[in-house]
Amino acid sequence: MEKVLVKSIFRETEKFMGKVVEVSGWVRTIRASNAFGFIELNDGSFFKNIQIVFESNLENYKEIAKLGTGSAVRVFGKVVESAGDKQPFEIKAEKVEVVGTSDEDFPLQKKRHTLEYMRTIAHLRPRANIYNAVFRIRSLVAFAIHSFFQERGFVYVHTPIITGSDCEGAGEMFQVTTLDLNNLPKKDDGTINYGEDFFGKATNLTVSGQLAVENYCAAFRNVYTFGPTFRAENSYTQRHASEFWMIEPEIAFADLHDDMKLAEDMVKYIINFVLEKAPEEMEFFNSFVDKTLLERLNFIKNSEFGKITYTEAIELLKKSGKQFEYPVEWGCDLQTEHERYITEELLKKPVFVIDYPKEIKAFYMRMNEDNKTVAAMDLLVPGVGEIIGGSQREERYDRLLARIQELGLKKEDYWWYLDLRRFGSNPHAGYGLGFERMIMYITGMQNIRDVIPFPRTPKNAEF
RNA sequence: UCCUCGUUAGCUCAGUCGGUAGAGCGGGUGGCUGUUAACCACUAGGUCGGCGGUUCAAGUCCGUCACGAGGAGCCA
Repeated sequence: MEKVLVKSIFRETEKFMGKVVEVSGWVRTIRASNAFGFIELNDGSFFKNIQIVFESNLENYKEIAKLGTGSAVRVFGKVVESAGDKQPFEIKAEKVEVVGTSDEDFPLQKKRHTLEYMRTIAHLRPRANIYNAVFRIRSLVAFAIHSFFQERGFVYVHTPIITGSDCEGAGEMFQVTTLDLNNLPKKDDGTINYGEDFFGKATNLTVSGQLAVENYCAAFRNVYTFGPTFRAENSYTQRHASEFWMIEPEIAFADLHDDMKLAEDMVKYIINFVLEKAPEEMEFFNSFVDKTLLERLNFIKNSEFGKITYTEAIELLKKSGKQFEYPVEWGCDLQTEHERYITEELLKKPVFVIDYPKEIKAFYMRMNEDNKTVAAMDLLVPGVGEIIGGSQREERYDRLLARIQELGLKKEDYWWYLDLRRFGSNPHAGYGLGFERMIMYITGMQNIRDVIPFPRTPKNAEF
């Protein structure tokens, strides 16, 4: 008897037709009369369920008919054509072994639940169709990203999770300490003596691997990081989480346009990859989450992303005649409402906005010739907003140092970053892709909490 | 952190003008020879988020706290 995965039966139906097989999985639903019944079984290998027909001649018929949703069973039976029209084939059971029953209070029912409720049962929600699809896509996108960069010779660098530099400047940080919080060692001036802490200094969880990965860029030319990132912001929105994953490529001897080319190629690669590897899941999202999803993704595959400068964006917003809550003026940061208008109404596709005023961007971004703007780029996409933020880095030692001092940062904190500009400095660029935001964009899911297995947000670290 | 809206059965929700609790699904029991969120009958199930106040009377009005959702800011 052959132990087979449901995915194989769906993909190579002819091979199994008429054969007796063994399948095992979890009961999604059971419908039974006193003479026969149907089990919809999901074995985890495939998005779709396989229908099991079982008849009252089985010695444990009553036991099977009473099984609750979620039960684990092993089925031995023949693959046959189905008499019903909702599925092309089914398994006629010769034996159904109950492996693990499911208590009657199994929370997932044969009905629609709200996503909010599902978040309260995060340990069980992957067994629901929508989450099953989301997390298979998540796995595929992660693989697609590695595949994209590895095919192009990029080296995967593991930048540290615990960082000793408190100067990454990308947001509020989570402190990492082994000090006894009820009895903190103090210095003479009353401040905490971090010399006694585990690392002998104050440390935090990383908010970005970029500064670290730039060093490896200067050795391997093209590199990327892909790992968890932590931000201790009190953000209560659909697209912010305290723990999320980020991909940060960095390329040497490259400018902002090379950077954008890479980002665009990567996004298209990921879309192609997912459409090819998970058609059933994508079809499901298109039917139940966002009716325009496939149309949109297919359009993007074959179209060029938009590209406008910050200055042009400001002019377009001013000319739009739209009444924005925040008035538009050159020098102001683009608000969410502005970004949405640009990508969702004006261009209706992904768009790079480049060359932002230096005042609203980070110190390490390369100064343009106008001395007013920096070579930065944000990729905005409809529905999600900013999905990528990147820049060409300031490779000129004097200019970088001047920026650090202008902003009142301490030169000593950046000694190793500055060293890069002393030993073989070269024009280089990179960006950060929000992994979960990419998943949201590809699936149409609207809340970041629904694309992370166990999401961490302020006041929520259950599970 | 700020603004808005929520919290009623296991789940999704209704509950009028303040008068003492309802439905569907799910669970249980029984029926049904091809179901597709199966169907039919019966049945159990409630500290109406917590605390305080107004009132003869509060799920309903007021205050407050907790939690959730949406928006803003921060960003990916």
